[in-house]
Amino acid sequence: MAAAEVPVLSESFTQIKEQKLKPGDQEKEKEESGVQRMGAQECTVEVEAEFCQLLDAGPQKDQPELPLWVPVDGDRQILTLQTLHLTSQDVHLQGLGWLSVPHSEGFPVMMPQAESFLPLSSVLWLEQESQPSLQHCVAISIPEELCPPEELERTHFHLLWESVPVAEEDQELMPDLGEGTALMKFEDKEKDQPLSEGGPDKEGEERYLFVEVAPDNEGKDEIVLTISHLNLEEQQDQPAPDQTSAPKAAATKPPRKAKGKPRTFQCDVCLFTSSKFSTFTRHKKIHNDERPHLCHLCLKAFRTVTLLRNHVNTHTGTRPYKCGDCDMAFVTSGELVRHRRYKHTYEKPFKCSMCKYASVEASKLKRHIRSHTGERPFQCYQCAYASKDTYKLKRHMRIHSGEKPYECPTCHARFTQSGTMKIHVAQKHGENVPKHVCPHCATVIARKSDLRVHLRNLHSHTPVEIKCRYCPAGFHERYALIQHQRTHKNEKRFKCKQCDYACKQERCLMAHMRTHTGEKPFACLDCNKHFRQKQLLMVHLRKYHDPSFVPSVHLCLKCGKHFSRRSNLQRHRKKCDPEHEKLATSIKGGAVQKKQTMEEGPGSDNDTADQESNTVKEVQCPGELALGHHSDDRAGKSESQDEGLTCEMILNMMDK
DNA sequence: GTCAATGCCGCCCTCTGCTGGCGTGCG
DNA sequence: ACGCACGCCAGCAGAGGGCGGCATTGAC
Ligand SMILES: [Zn+2]
Ligand SMILES: [Zn+2]
Ligand SMILES: [Zn+2]
Ligand SMILES: [Zn+2]
Ligand SMILES: [Zn+2]
Repeated sequence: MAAAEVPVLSESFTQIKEQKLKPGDQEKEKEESGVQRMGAQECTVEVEAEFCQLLDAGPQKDQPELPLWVPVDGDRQILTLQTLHLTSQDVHLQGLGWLSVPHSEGFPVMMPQAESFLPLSSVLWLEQESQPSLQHCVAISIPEELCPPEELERTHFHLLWESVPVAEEDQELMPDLGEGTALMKFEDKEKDQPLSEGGPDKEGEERYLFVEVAPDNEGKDEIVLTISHLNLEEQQDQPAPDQTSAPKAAATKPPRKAKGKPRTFQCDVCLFTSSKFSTFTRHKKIHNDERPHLCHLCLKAFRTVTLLRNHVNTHTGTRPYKCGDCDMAFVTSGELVRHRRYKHTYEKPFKCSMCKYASVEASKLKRHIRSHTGERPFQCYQCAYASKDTYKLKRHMRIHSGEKPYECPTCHARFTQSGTMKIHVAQKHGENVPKHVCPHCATVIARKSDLRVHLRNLHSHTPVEIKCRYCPAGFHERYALIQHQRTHKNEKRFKCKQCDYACKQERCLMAHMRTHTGEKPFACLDCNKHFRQKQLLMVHLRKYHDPSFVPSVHLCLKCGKHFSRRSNLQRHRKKCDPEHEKLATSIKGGAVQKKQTMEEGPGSDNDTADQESNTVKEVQCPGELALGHHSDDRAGKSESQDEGLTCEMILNMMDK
């Protein structure tokens, strides 16, 4: 019922009709009409009847969008009649008796046979305002409860002409129809019909208003039946109309106005209805597959020349509709309109009822609505995922196919999504990539989403206070806690109760306590020497019981003196070569030796740990050389004693 | 018949944001 | 040595913008 759904305000409707009644319009329309071109096979007549008074019937409902009864002024109403176009074939086959019109259950359009015509039918003479001399005979049948015959006496009709193209099949049948005979015959028949004769029209069913017209001096007569569907019951479920425009009319003729689904041609295949026969016939073509217009470039077929032309334009790049505000151009006007809404006017006619969202296109609103409803119509056939739109499903399918359409132009890494590659390119190969700085701790994080994670992990408020591991302090933010705990880092929190010794690690205190107890639990099985710490035993074993052991030598390049410990070399260089003293560092042995060094872990003070893990090539000080396995020969008798090493030093040694 | 309006489907893009594996530094 | 924390990173989904193309319909 597409046509019936289109709202038509009564005012505008009236205006349109009145415009058509202007003198001269009819002549003009006739000249341009298919009637003349096609030989008057059929035409359309729309009739507006102005009733001085209409009878009351039915409930009070106004129907401005379906203007069967359109208030004009005072009591006057415009009755819009429907037109029925008869092809010559119809007339021929039906013998001007039964006129079978496509219909459906909901809205039957059936013309009663002439013999069984309505008992109340009347004959009216129509007079055109522009051409008062022309009169047309009208056979009109209206149920008495709607309009008694005496009322019809006061009825005045206006004729509106409309051109209608004649279908090809009608042209072919043209010779079968005697020129003008059918019209006259029918008219005569109607005229001869006694009013009292035979009307099996059932009360409460559809009523029809028949209008038959013999056109003027054109000489090309058409058979025209104009019918009006006046079924009251059918109109009762119409929506409440806007009464403001015609309160008086509504009061005077509530029933008819309330029930005004006036003029419709209904498709027997679908629900389409139209008030115009030409539209109706055009619509009927969508139900057959006839596509006579072929694209010579791709052989695609189209129903109309216009569609073909638009299509060919897509091949040729012809874009007749150019945007006035930018360089874009389009094949169709609709594309241009849409573009302008997106880019220039920002008009968004489709508003979401649940939020502020508005869109240029209806489909976008439809898609948006799914974010409210959660509807996911697009199901992946390989897993449980379902998406809200087709694109997401298509994108999702890449994880099943393994497709990675996007390749980094620099390193040729491949990605499933363009955005992922874009991030990759920016972060890996880009310059001056903006970083994200945490506002709370100044941590610099490459990705915004990772900053969000950072904020969540470190700076979110924790309802439960978190206690410091080392002191009674408590915090509601993890970052504050961590920062606080770091203040304990260099504290020598573990203090010996028997002396002044203090250290950072509990295990060091344990080792220290043995100096008080005299306990030496680690014994060398070869020489029966005992050590307080395990690591000291290990150093001893390497140095004195490992035949492959080669001690590292720290060489002063200035004087040639060598040392087994770097600290001793550094002390020496302070006197021997004070200018380069600060540059002092050490060098380890060759590649093989270095490997051993790494595995065994030379160990040292914290400040030298980094250097000691370096390779031979990483000579940082030109003034010294270290040879052999160990940068530090801590077990060397000549320069140190086991007990001279701090606990931390030894631990570091072992860590390495 | 043409044209504009409208609707619909499709395609592709961007921006956004979350997730979980990974590498690495640190305690 | 080892576990953990955390930034880095790719993967992947959500939401929306914009255009291409075609079909239908009402108006002229
Ligand atoms: Zn083509
Ligand atoms: Zn533009
Ligand atoms: Zn919304
Ligand atoms: Zn899937
Ligand atoms: Zn890359």
